[in-house]
Amino acid sequence: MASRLLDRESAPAASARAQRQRTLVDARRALVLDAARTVFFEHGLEGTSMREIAQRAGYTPGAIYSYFSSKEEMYGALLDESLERLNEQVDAAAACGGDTAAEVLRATANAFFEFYRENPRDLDLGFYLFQGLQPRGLTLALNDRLNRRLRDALRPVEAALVALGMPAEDAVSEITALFAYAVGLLLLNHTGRIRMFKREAGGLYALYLSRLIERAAVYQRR
Amino acid sequence: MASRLLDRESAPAASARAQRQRTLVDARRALVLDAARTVFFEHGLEGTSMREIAQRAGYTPGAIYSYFSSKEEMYGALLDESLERLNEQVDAAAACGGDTAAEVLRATANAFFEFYRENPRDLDLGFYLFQGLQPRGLTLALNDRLNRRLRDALRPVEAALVALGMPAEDAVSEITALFAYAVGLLLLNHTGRIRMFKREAGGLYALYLSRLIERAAVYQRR
Amino acid sequence: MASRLLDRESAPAASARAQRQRTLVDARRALVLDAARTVFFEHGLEGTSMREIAQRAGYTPGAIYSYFSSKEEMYGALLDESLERLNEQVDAAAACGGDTAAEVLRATANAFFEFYRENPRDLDLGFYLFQGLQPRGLTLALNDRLNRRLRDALRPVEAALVALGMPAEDAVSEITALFAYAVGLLLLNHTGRIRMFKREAGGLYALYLSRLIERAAVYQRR
Amino acid sequence: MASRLLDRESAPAASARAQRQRTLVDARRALVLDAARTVFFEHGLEGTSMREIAQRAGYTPGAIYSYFSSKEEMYGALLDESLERLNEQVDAAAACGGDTAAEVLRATANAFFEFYRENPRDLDLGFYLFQGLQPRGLTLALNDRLNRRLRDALRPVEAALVALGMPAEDAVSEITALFAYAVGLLLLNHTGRIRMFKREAGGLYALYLSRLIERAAVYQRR
DNA sequence: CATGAATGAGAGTTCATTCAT
DNA sequence: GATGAATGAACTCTCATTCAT
Repeated sequence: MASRLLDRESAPAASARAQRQRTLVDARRALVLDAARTVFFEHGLEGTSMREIAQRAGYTPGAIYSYFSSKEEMYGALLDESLERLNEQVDAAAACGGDTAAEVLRATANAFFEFYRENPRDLDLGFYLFQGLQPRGLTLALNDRLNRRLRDALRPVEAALVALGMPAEDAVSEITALFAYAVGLLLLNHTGRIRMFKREAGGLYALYLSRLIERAAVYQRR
Repeated sequence: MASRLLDRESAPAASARAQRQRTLVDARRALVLDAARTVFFEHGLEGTSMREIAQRAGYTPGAIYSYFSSKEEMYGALLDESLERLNEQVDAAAACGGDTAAEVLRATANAFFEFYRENPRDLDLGFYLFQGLQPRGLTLALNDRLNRRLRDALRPVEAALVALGMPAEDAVSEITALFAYAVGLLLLNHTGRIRMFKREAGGLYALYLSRLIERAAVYQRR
Repeated sequence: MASRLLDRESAPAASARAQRQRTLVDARRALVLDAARTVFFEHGLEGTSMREIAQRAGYTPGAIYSYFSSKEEMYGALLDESLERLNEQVDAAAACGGDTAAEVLRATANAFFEFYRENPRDLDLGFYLFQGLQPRGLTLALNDRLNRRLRDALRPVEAALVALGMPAEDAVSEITALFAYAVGLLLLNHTGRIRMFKREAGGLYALYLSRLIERAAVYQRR
Repeated sequence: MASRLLDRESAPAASARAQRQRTLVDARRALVLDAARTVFFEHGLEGTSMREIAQRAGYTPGAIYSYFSSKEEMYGALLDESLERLNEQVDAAAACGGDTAAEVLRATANAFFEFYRENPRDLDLGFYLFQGLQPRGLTLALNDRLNRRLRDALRPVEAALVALGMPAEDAVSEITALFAYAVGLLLLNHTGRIRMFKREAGGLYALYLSRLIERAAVYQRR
């Protein structure tokens, strides 16, 4: 018993310590990830080296590899986090987006669009990720995750369409089209190419949504 | 006499010679560009090195710099040429695309879409170019050229819309939207992300065009 | 009273405690060494990092340095232990190897050979050690220890030769030759090079031993 | 014809140029190889980096890769060259080694032994090469070449044994044994371990050869 | 004694670009 | 104009070792 009492690491203390350790590691990992995002937002994926990320995070190059075992994994974490934010934003819109299905549709579809309009680098992340990254077996899984979470982000819109009376198959077609249109507009907007038409991405998107809701309303009337 | 004929410095001969020289240079520049396109179409932007382009063109690395002062300038030329082909294809569709304005609309809009669907590397060229290429003063001009020629490629579609009775301002809005939608679909298609919806880019595009023509037809009826 | 018994500073208790400490340290040192051997036997000298050894031993990298002041010192300990096992095996063969000197000769010589044939990593340890390990003052002593213990392992063979009537000087020559031959065969065997001759290391070694015994027998007959 | 005469590169001239170029490249390759050998002889395989080789050769790191596409290939070239020298030495001994088969046997076997005794780093090359070299597909071929050329170097000895009347199968066994013995002695010699026996590698080898010749002579007498 | 984050030097390799010939 | 050897800076990643806690 005395020996018991002398145990340096009583079980709960040990777990508390482990907890604290994990929190610390997570915090530092997040710190590195922040640095990575900053550098990447400044220089683009190509121009971002592990060296620079390390430096920005206040580390030496080797230290980064305690947190991410490869450049690829770090991009994966960056992307995951981006997709998490996207889905949060869309889900929030779904939760308090309005009383009618049409309002919810507009709210969630806008949440999707606005997320990428306000954070254009997240768009880069999703679409340029696979440039210049020699896959080490991880890239495929990364791509799957990306697809899955993008699909998830569109699900509330899809549900709203169905709620409006649209058949499931048509709803899928419509969110595919909506996704494509959104991505296209966001790209035009991000690259500044939309300026040559003197039009505004937000306005065009709103118009598209109005027409979509109209199309959905047809089902309801029947 | 022979020596006279061979005289390098007689004025008219010199200019003829300069002419021939210019032609030769242009031809060789085109040859290098062909090689560049071939390599780039095989390996993508990332996987293409100046060394490989030179080799494919039958030159040594240094020789390339007689024709293009940097990798970026070469990409610029590549992009110019790509845009030229795009416009040719669209113009050809405009010339023999059909008798009615609606037919011409469909023909030209499809020409645009098909060009990029069949040559996805041209899509990379136009939309990925500004990742990882440090501007050295050239990029801005390049971007302007890109914008101008993309705009040009949409002009026949715009004209068809106007011919259908659509007001000029509305027509511009519609080609902006069409451009965005096309680019979005092409990107979904190229990255394979469209597969997660089990839809087909071509079908969705055709549907969009039909609705567009419908919208345009409204004006005509009035 | 409990506090008295727990008193850390009473003189006799301190020495008992020091004793216990020493034992503990030795035990843990052995534990680390076991891990090192395991890893090294799995991955070879090149593929073995301090990190991996630490992990396998259930320690963190830094902890290892409480027991071994450098990678080299650890290899030294590993080698010492390897040589201990070698000598044990040979001594065991000497103890119960047979009734006649010839039998003992064969038994001990075989014990030496078999030890390295069955544990080729020990061969690496003994013969590859001085590649890629920068001497830091330790290597010389290490080499001496290696020499001494190898010499020791051959002593029973030497004794058997003398017992067979061979003059001491000749016996030394013979064990030198035997050692060289054994090492050569083991190396050919280990590197697979012996396969190109379609011969077998064990058979050749046995033949050599037979001839050696024959040579030794000559003395006996006189 | 005039144009013919003006041809900058008449066929023979071109080939002469190509010839000179090749010679130059070969010379520089040899220069790099020399540097590699020097560094390697000083620091061992482990301690030899491409950087250091480059520096020693008066190049920047990247330049080396014009001559050897990887570290592995460079080691391959080093090894090839070593084996070439070995075979030259043995063949020379075979050519003018003596009148009787026994003399040729002794001459060629000695040539083999002396080559490695005089150039102990070539021994390292042949036996430590595969330490710390992550195979890129080349290593296997390298090992094959090594085996083949080692085998070649023993062929004259084998032939001499056969000439002495030894059956082919026995001759193969004997050169295998000889090879093993030579390698073992060379290793003992090179590592200085032979000193602990106070014996001399050359003397022991000579003795072994004498006994071998004796064994071969038995066949002749029959 | 043990931790484990961090260092710092170094590994092999790539590549756009330059420049003497 | 063409050569092609060479540069030089960059890349990702590894690892023995240290040291504040």
